[in-house]
Amino acid sequence: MRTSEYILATLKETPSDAEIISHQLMLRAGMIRKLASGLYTWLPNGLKVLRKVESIVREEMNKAGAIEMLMPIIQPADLWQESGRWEQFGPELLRINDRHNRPFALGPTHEEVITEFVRKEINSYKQLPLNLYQIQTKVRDEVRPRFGVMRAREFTMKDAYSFHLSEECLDNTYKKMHQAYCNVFERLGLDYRPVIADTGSIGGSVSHEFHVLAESGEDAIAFSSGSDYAANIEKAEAVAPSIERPAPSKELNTFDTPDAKTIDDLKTKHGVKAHRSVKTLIAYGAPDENEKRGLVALIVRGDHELNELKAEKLDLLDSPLEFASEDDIVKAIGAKPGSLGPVGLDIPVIVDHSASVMADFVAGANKDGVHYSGINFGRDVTEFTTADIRNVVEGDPSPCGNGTLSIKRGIEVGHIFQLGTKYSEAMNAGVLAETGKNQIMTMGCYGIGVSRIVAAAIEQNHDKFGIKWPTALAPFELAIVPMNMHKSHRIPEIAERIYSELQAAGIDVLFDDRKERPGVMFNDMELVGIPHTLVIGERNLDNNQVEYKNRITGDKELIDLDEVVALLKQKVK
RNA sequence: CGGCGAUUAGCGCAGCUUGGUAGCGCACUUGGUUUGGGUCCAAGGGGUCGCAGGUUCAAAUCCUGCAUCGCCGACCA
Repeated sequence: MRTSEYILATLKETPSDAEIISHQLMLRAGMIRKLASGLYTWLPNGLKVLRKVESIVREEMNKAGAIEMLMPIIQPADLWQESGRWEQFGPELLRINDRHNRPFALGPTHEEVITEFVRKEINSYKQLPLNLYQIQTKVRDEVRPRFGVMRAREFTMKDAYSFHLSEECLDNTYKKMHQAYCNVFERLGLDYRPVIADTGSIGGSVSHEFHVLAESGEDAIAFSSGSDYAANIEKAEAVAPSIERPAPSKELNTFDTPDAKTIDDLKTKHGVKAHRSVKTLIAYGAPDENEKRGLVALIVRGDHELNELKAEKLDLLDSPLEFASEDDIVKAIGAKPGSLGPVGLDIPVIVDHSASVMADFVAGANKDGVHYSGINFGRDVTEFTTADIRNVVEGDPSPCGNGTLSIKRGIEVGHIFQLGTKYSEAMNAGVLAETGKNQIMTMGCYGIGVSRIVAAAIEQNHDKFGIKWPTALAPFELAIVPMNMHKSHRIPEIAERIYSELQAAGIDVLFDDRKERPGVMFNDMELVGIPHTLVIGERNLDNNQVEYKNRITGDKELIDLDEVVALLKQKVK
């Protein structure tokens, strides 16, 4: 490709609405342009990279025994009603009506459509197991699109669905797909980790996420120092302390705290250490038979954070978790948030394991502007249950039993689930088993965020000049940069010759034939992130040489003209 | 969904306080100059100042509403 016939579309300045580095560089390197919030046009530079990710994913899926197909983006609402997700999915499901006013959804994922297809098409256990996938545009009306294509409203996803007769068979395919995912991220040259994950709105039992490690990641992941254990923080178990609760040594006393509404206020204004106090959070309980919701108190140590996911899974609490309004709190307890505590509450109290072993601690007195000190469980608070309801923190013991946890940030680029029969049951997808009886199929599903990988790869591979593509992803393999070609006879001649020879050798070359100054060309090629560059200039041609530069290592070397093609074929490989 | 902020040329921004015929840099066009790391000079093209209403002799500027975009929060105890 010649730049004069291409649309390089590089920008000198960073558009002001781009926050993270990958978003900035994707705009500057001419990969994407924003159409509206969370909606992006892919320009040639971006699309070439996207296609490379796709083809690696496709190859590994095929190798793992999955079969490619393609399903519609527009899906009839009745399928979603059948699975129960028309209501459950919420406003993220973008809904439209057709001209006959019939309701449809724009597919955020395809469990319903694939299950509908398989239940009609597959009749016998002899046709199982089956693993089907597609690479396709997904639509999710995100609450808050951000970070460019990282969290977009329209994005490219590879989604696979497997169908089985037994759990063992599902587990077998699940393991194969787990390995295929590892292969994909290895080949992409990314620093990634598989982690234990929650199943979220997709449902199912066993689940792993694949995270690319990066500071800008939206998820926190807990790693064990003593084993392979890694889990999304929302799923990482906080191990209950093995120590006994110390006996009370202080009397229960009140003190005035009109100025203290937060744990931080208690610390700075009253000298109470965070880990010597508790937070009391009030949420709505599960609805009773009359659909009425009471309140439930959740107690965690002052320096800990509530894990909403763990909390909402408790039977006492409503799901999804919803914090009580200030009005409801005042009505039921008689004090405002900021002065709440576990003493004398007549609503159910759930205490986190770590908080439950505290003695002589501080909390609100359920009277505005007053706190208690010297609170002790058993003596001052008698009715309560304990549970794991907090986020793990750095240094907690690992649930695997070995080592301690450390916490890093990650970008979720893949997620695999053992769904079981959630969809096949709801949609009555069965086959005739060997027994001659109908049997509901067991399902797995497997997603990779193809467009998100592009951004995640940039987060991990850049410097102050621009993107440093791993060879597997670069939009071009090699750039030819001639110095002041228009001033010379032999430079265009040699550049053209090398260009066509490299193309004939199967190398994807960008030939910068613009009438630009050298600095402009160098900067553009580095910004776009082309891994190999050939600089052709009068200076070295006098010795029948051209200069080779490597974007990743920064190495430069002079190459004899008659060795150029052979040497570059080697380097690009 | 809540809070904050922004919206002026393709991009980055100034002008708004104190109302008076819209500017800078980059990019673009033309000519010249320069040429191994974003040359320099000159001339030019490009804007219903997000939209709607109001105040005023006069609105980018003041007021009201709306829209779009972004950030933060959704852990508040």
